[in-house]
Amino acid sequence: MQPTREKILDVVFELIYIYGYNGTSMSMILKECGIPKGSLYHYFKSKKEMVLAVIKERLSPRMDLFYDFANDTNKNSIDVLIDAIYKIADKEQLITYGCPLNRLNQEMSPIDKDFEEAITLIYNNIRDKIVLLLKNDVINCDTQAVAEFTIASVWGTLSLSPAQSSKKRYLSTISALITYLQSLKK
Amino acid sequence: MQPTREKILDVVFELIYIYGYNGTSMSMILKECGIPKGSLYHYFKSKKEMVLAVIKERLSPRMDLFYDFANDTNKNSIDVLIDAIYKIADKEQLITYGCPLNRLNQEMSPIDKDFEEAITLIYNNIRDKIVLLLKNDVINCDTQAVAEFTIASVWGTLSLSPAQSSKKRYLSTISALITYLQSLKK
DNA sequence: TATTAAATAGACCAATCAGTCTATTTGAAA
DNA sequence: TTTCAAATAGACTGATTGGTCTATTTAATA
Repeated sequence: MQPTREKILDVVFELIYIYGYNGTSMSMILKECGIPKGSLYHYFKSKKEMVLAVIKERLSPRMDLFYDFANDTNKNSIDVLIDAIYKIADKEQLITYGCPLNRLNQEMSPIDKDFEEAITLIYNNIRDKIVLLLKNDVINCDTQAVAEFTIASVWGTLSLSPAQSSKKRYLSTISALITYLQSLKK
Repeated sequence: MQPTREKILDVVFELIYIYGYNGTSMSMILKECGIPKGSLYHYFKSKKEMVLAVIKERLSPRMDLFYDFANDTNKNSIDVLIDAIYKIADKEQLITYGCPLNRLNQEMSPIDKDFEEAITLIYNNIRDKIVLLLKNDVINCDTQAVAEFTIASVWGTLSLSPAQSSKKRYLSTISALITYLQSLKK
């Protein structure tokens, strides 16, 4: 059986992904975990500390998954980036609910410095990875701005009305980004 | 003095813009308005109905403001669109907190059909305006996808870590979009 | 001036919130 | 087998939640 603390982190990640921080109550978490209150507060001193742990131990690794570029030196790095953007289309949860980091960022960063710091750390990490990836294979341009724009447009696309969201729609919207990125090839 | 109902709509718009739906309590609203509970519930039967009214009567007109393109027939419509994107840079609140429609969308659409509908309506409106604008002056391409991508990348850019957000950063990130849009000119 | 509905006022409600506290159980080390 | 900290268990707390209810005031109309 999964250790209690790990179970809590998994459940909290999923719940705040869908319902947000303020939309997720401790009682929802306890019910979903099937544990008593004493257990939860044995591992985490408060709701905030718990969610900050979720950011570091669940959200951060999951974001790495999407932006951990295979260092295939044979392939043009622009194509590597484009592959990563295409791969997102197959993650149903991302298509339906958007980027979990972006969602939490919009809800919490404007009202809590600790959340902002933790989230910005992950964001900077992703951006720097893209900058590093692009470095060699790109025409002379502001690679940091390009990386930033790439992230912004992917997350922005994922955030558009869930009602109409689908893999097909993601791909057609994001094709403009692909065209743009292709134009940056050396 | 401003009529009570209008005052409530103004206050609620500002509060949920910053704190979100679940982060804004009725008591916060009453305190900020300086009115008793009886007055508020005289005009709105519930929190949800009140915020749906805010979407229709405050959020919707405000979004129109940003995407109401001057129909200057002398100007290339791509340039009209680019002007609108540049104009956003001067709205401090947008730079700091991001797009209010996008924020509310991410918080509420996945968990409430009524919010999703109301928000999607506004979104479709903006998209259609851009499609209509582009129609004539653009090379042969999927204008709906281009419109969608434009909105997604602007809102995505506005949502990036408030800690580092500034007019300068917005402009450097969005410059990639401008380059792309320029390339669509006939 | 009398009537009446709209608007204001705020006490009150049950439910839920995050969090505390004490008691018990578990399991590994001595 | 004894010891003892880690973990589980859940009753309980004060504050706050969204919402109801009755009473009073206001202002327009008859």
